Amino acid sequence: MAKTKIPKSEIADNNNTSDGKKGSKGRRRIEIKRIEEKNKRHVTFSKRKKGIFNKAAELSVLSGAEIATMVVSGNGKVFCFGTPNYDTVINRYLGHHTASLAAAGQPDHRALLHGKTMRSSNKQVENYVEATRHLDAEKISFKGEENNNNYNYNSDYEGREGGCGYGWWERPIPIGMMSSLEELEEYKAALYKLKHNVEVRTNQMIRGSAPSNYYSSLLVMGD
Amino acid sequence: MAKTKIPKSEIADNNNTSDGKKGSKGRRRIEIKRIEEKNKRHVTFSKRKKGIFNKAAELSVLSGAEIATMVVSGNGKVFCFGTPNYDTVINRYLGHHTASLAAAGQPDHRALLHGKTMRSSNKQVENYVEATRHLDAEKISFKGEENNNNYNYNSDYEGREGGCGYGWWERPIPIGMMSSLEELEEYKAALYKLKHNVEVRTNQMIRGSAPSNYYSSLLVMGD
DNA sequence: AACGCCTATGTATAGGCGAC
DNA sequence: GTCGCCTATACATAGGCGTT
Repeated sequence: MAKTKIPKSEIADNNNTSDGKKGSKGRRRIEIKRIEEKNKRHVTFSKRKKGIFNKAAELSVLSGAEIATMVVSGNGKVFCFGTPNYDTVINRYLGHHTASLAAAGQPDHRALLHGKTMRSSNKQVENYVEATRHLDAEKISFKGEENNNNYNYNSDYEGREGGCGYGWWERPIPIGMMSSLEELEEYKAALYKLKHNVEVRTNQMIRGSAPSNYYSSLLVMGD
Repeated sequence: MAKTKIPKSEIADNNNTSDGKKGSKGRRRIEIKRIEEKNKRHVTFSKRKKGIFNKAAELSVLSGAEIATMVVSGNGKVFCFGTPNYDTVINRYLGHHTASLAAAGQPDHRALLHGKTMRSSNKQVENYVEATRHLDAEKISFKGEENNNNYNYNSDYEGREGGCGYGWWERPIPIGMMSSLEELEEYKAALYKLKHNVEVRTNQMIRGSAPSNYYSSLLVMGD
């Protein structure tokens, strides 16, 4: 009775329960199968990807765990997210392999991991919109920044909405890896989230306070 | 009004609202900051990790995307999950790097990726407890299998609870990578989830039907 | 300590719409 | 066609408890 699956929409009937309600308002149950409608599939992809990244960020902060997530869209776009950064976690994985497998074959791609890892820059956390969750009643939006299609993970970035500046404190994936702006936006959103979480952690509960400059000591690069 | 954060518990007050209610029943809001209580932290870690893996599996099925997730607990345990399998996705990541970075340094760990990838076996989906979500009102449990501490991803496995047999159709991570049973259980749970999703996809809506043998054509190994 | 299970409830998100 | 935003609701999970 608790997990009451099969909520109120039995998945099949759309909105002809003849109850005259709004019909298709509010979340509806969906089957976990490939969404054939391309448009809907993309929307779902974006939404859920963001959700997963957020979850990952939360898990990291809550349990102090490291996490790396990579998503390759059906279109081939690559999205990565990780804490303290993607490469660090991946390397740990490889390290384990080293211990157990020692060596295999395929000389290709060998040190690419490291090459990339070394490339990450250890940016510090700067001032940030203190919201996203606790104060999102204010509907903070990152719209402003996302229109800038000349991202560079190495340079700080000043937001122009919400009255706060933003800045990257790490640079997980080289720009070359990103296929389009979409992924940058998503990735960025996830980082914002994580950044926020880090701040909250560092500054217990400053809800409602004006956003000031916080420096993260949690997310030190594996570099 | 929609995203109404700050639900009803303002995060700080535990359960002394003096309303004489149950007090600490039901989900409570938590701050996204490191959970200091070790026990609670671990519980949260497990729950959320499972949640993320499930989300990842769903995203994969819904959008046809590939996803790889790796979590390293504070204790150093490594948990991996991915579709069609962890390595395949990781390799794609490396492939991109190859294109942009070409080569770097560090001759170590080089082909471990590939060595592992090639090792994956393309197991087919076997009969499976048709539940986990649609029918979990029945409280299907995988307890039986998880007690077997002699896992081998290359061999099929017969469940002894729920009256259905289980089998791995892929072998993402060598046993050596797993630090303990816990992660195997988690990993397994996630695969079950994914497996289920695949089945649902293959067989539109067989909710309530008796679990039969389904073969997944969706998750072909990148091998 | 780790896992399953429960309940109440916070949160993610499907469907729909409008703007870019 | 992409993205943001909205609402209603499905789903995930915090806190508790009992087992193993």
